[in-house]
Amino acid sequence: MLVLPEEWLPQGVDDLEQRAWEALRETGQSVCVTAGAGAGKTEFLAQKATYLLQTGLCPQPKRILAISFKRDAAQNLAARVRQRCPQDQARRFHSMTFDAFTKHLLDHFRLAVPEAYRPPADYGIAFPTRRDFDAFLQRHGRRDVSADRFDKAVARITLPIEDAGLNLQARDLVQAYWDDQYAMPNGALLTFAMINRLVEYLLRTNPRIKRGLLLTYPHVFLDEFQDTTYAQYELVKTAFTGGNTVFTAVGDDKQKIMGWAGAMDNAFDEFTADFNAVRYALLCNWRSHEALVAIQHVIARRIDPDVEEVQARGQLAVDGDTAAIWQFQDRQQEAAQIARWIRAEVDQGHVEPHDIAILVRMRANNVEDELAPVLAGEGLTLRNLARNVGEIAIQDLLAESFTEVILPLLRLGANVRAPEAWNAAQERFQALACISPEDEQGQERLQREIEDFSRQLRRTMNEAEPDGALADRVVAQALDFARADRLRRAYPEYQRDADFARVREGFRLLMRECVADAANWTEVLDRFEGKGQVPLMTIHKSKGLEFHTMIFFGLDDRTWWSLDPDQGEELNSFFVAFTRAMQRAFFSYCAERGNAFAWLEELLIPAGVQQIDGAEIVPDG
DNA sequence: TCCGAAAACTTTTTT
DNA sequence: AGTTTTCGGA
Repeated sequence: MLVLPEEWLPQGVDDLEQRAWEALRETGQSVCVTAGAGAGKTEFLAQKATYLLQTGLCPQPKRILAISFKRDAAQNLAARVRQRCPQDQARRFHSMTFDAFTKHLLDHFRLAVPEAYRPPADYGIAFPTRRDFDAFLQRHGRRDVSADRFDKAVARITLPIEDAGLNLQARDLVQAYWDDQYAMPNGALLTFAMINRLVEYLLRTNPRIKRGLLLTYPHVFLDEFQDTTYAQYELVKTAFTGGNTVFTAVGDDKQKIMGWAGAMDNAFDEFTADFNAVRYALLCNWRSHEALVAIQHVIARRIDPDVEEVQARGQLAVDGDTAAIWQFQDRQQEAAQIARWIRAEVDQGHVEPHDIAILVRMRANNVEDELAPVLAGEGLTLRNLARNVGEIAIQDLLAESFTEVILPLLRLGANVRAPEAWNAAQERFQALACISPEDEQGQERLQREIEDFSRQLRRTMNEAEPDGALADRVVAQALDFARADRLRRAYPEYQRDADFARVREGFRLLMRECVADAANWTEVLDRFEGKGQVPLMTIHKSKGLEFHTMIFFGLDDRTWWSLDPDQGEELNSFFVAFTRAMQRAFFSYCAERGNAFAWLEELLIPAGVQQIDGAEIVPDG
């Protein structure tokens, strides 16, 4: 059933702000939407997709392509559209990462790649480290070339290499790299940078494939557009210029903190010019309350003097300071007082430990070593999301497909009544066993199997108090039920032994950690997921997240060594950190670690951020 | 193997 | 800018 465009209403939210409505209804021309912190960027894209699908403005069999950078962003967007649209419409919303998009194209049209560059069907994916580049350059006697620069050069090459306009020496080196990757001992290994270049070449030399792409996707969404790299943008241009594709590019230049990794300098300006896009700036901040938004505006204006004032839509829900700089005498006092402050907040029932995030600019592992023991002294657990368990970061492990399959099973073993785990398990295994939603018999059989298994698992879990050895058995039992071979067939990222082993081992190690002194299995699993723990992460990792209270640890000029508020991305980093906070943002600083940097006084203090003696943040008791 | 100097590194995603 | 890793000479 289609809805008339003028009768369509946003779903699942009360209303959209006026600017969002305008940008949503603009479906005949590309739009560039500046969505600042808390503006509801993902929600806007989900609503626009819903609008296009439900009104038939994107009619069957046409599709919408949504490109994100991170998997969780792509999944999150897809899930929101699935919630709002009937299945046949939601299926026409293709939300994926940039790399997934290019790899799909390459795999589908591999035979159309010019022969000299055509990879074999069974190519693997390489994630080269700096060391790999060093080794390559050494092998080819080019230690004068820096790995970093070579990496960037390969990522920006235009194929074929001989026409790329490189000098002879550079051309030979790039050619050698390309040849090496195709002739690896265990078969060709392509990087995503290479896949990007191959697909750009493919589309440039095959107008029919490009035409097919244009016909399939009249609407393309680009999420976090400020982080687009030059190579990615070039691919977008090759793929979609000359057609009638209508783009919706969303992002915020003030949150551009990936320039050092190759993000474009002014993606929005180039995009506006190349695709004749109309610009919109969303003006609401649904995350933070008025006092925080006012301070955010002062920082924002320093980044971009022309920035419009944002309207705060978050409600103030705490007493006392909402933004402050905490000054401490030394590191010891700093750690101790922060720990005591969090303890007091939790005890007073204001927040849960996982509502208070500790953000750092870099070296989260070092800060963990410094803070974790002090927090532990107050009975608090610090969760450093960047820390590795085995060879995988906790944050990545929690987002793995492996975890999404195994964890609900363990929940069912730990707790008979776990409706969420039931749904999750049912959904995951339905996909794993290829049971269609219409196959009622299959569904029932699956449900019985899961019930039987959870009963068995519960028996194992009840054999003894949770401990390391039992945790190993429990995980192994769940994996047995899921069947490792089936799991690896269903998820291509687990094709290689090493990749699967890394995730499985990481899962096992984190379980063993969480088992220590746990009263029961529910507690073990809560810990596994970080419930009741204070999260610690870098600003970069915090992007896109929000927390009731944000404590930025280490506001000093040694941490911010490259800080120059009028250029570069340091101020953007600062802005990103500040805008994570829904209710309160605090910055800690102690003279022992370094001096407070100069613009603190000329920027933050006039903006209304108070300086408070760290000794006074917690009453003596 | 040890020492001091020099260079590298800090912030990250991706099937 | 501070810290860690690598390198070259003994």
